Amino acid sequence: MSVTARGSLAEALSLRGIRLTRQRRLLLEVLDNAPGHLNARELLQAARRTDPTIDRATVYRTLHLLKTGGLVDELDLLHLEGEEHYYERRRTGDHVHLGCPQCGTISEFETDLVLELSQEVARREGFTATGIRIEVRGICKACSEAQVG
Amino acid sequence: MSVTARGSLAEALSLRGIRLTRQRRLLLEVLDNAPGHLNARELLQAARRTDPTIDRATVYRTLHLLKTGGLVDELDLLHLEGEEHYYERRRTGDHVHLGCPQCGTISEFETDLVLELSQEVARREGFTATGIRIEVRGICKACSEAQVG
DNA sequence: GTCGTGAATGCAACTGAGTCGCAACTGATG
DNA sequence: CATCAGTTGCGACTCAGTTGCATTCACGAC
Ligand SMILES: [Mn+2]
Ligand SMILES: [Mn+2]
Ligand SMILES: [Zn+2]
Ligand SMILES: [Zn+2]
Repeated sequence: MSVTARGSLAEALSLRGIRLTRQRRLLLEVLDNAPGHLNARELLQAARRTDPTIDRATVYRTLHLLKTGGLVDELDLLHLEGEEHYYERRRTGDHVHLGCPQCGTISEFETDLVLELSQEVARREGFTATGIRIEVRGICKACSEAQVG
Repeated sequence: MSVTARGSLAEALSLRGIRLTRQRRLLLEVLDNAPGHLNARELLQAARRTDPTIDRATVYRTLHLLKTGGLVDELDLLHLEGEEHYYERRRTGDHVHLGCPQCGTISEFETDLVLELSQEVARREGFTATGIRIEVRGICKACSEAQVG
């Protein structure tokens, strides 16, 4: 489980003089092994199952660090429910999030259009993208079939 | 100033049995005439210059209404600063927001790729998009030119 | 190993965005 | 006008996220 990720993490952080603490390792491990997208509260709860002393403030401080360092992406999944943000490990391939307000499901979608967009932004605007967030709201397949069916 | 918008607003709302109150008209007018993107606090402040009695709760309730009704889009502009959300009147052409953390500037970018994306999502996933939010973080032209100089 | 030091953590108090229940008010309809 | 459901202002509340500070700890130097 995520040994490589842990390796790259140590690299990525220690190079910048950022310490790899027990808590940071734990939080990234939780994010790696999480089935879906976690918000800060859920991340804290999950981490506390391993280390009951870890604090809310540490979670927020670590998330900030990981966001800035490009290791984690922050999403709001269109705030389909609540105002919290959600977090996921940054992967190699960018992806789009599809949210269906009707059933509350979030699904993921990969497409070359994400890359195309960052290229077009660079070409036409001179803007060098470092991160892209695409979130689509709409009616998912299951919901639209259930409605007409 | 936004007479047509007001007309279409009355249509759009009264059809659904939603009353066009003094406060709602005012809030939409402020959004229409705002130079950039406003968060809820700024929207309240601006509205109070015309109607000092308007309340925070009304702003939030109205924003919720307008979001649900598709008249206003909620953005978080990658939370470059703060956790608030920002609001803008929905226009005909979808557009992308480009945010530069270095100088804090938000710019807008129009491209057919937005439409292409919603089509691809429909074709490959059976997902009917009702709204798309694309936010790109990166280094703007001015900042990258200033850096290399 | 152990030591020293600056960085990170836990804690508790705080901030402020957003929500809610309720009494007073008002826009639409006839 | 008169009616009345929908809407507003208000004040109290919730709770995500932040901050200051004393304590602890990661990690490089020895
Ligand atoms: Mn995802
Ligand atoms: Mn957000
Ligand atoms: Zn659905
Ligand atoms: Zn810039």
